[in-house]
Amino acid sequence: MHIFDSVQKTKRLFTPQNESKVTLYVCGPTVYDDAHLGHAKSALVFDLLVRVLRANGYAVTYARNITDIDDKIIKKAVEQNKSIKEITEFYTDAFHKEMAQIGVSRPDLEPKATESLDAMYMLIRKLIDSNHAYQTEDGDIYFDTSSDSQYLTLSKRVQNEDEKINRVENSSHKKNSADFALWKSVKDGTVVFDSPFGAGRPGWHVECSAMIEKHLADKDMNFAVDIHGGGADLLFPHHENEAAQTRCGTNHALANYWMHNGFVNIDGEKMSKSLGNSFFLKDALKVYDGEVLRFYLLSTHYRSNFNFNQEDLAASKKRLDKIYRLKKRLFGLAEDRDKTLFQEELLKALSDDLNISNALALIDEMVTHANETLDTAGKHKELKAETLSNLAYIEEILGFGSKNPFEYFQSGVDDETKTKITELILKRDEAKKAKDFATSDKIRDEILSYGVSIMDTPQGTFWEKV
RNA sequence: GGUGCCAUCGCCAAGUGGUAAGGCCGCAGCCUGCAAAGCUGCUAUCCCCAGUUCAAAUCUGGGUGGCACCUCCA
Repeated sequence: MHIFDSVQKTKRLFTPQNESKVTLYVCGPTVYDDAHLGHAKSALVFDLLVRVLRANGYAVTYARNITDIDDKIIKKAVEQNKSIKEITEFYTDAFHKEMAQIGVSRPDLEPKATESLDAMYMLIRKLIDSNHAYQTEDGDIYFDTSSDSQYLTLSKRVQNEDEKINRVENSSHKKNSADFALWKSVKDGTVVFDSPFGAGRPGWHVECSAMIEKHLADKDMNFAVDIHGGGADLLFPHHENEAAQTRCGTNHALANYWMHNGFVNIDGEKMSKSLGNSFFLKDALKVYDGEVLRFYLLSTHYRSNFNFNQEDLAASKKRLDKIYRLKKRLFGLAEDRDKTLFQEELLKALSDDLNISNALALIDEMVTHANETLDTAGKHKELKAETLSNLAYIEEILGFGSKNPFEYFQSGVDDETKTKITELILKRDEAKKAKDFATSDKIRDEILSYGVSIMDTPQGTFWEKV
């Protein structure tokens, strides 16, 4: 397996620290609002990574945190006159439900910031004791970036002199402009935790370092985790700061491999909270099938920026439809359990830094070949069993094709309409039998008016929602 | 301003030195009562210029054009 390391900026052979065991940590959502397409993309990318790692025989422990302590959460709670817990539980629950709809499996561990405060206190204490952090007179605790000779080596940023001056003016209590808060003392009485350093709340960056140390890290290893992932925007400052804290506060570096997924743009525009053009997953799910969204969002390489638009989504749907039509063609038959050459090639493609384009090309070719053979006369018992095994493998490793193929094509159609369509198809079949094509075509037009298309096959007439 | 990334058919998108995968759209055909679905065939020399090399979409230099991060963000 090869992984592009976004810190070393090169594709590296993946070798876990601990033989066949792999630890993966991904920065999860801050639960103060609905998940947008970017959250979906990130969750999908790492869901795929875990599936591919497991298919390669690794025992993976995958952790994705829930940030449930944050100023924006508190702001929302105050605005809506609700408790913090009500807000975070509502959005955490929504996040889980929406992720399930796009086929994202739950991580093995889902640590919450509120459940990891002890680990944060411990890490902050270590950083203070080792002179990597200091407390100001108003109670804030900052990480002293000048104490870490390796600071900025992760993002390879060069500090700008003008920026330095501006920031120091804004926050005169900091020793260095780049110093970031580990602990914010809070005086407004809203939400505070009683820490050994006084009342306040933890800084964002310290949450992840502490959670990794508490829930995932192997203390004896050179790296806390094998792989650390997240959105491309997190490289700086979030991951830079996380790495600094872990490096200075523990006996190991944070991660051996870093993976950052590209962004989702909407019709060429960046989607961001400040621009207010977020496309929420829940809204997309009202219009599009979850699995189509999964296929579409995964259809472009994870590191590329992704431009969401309806035309490309429609093309993805057609591509996924072909998988389901083949599945429909073989419905109810028994599969073969032997691993096929196709499966080996598919895994090989995905093991090359998740080369999804090559993987999809292999799938298209497999589907076409299977259809071609099935079109010709003969029973092809072996091919059918093998193809079903291939489809099952695609489902396992990519999460495509998990539904009943008939339901997939008819989702969103109510029972009353379904009954009506079935009746019309029967009527049309009778007209066809009697060679009354004028009537049968008229009935077909009526069926089409329900927004479905029909197809005559040797097994009978089937219909699909358009 | 600093740092970094990218530029391949109408659209999406692989390919990082050996002579351009795949999908969508389009055209022609097979199949079909006609369709739909499925299948077959056809459709690019890789932003521009210069260089390195027996050989470059792939490497180097210079342009041009996009984009990202530097501020909460996946």
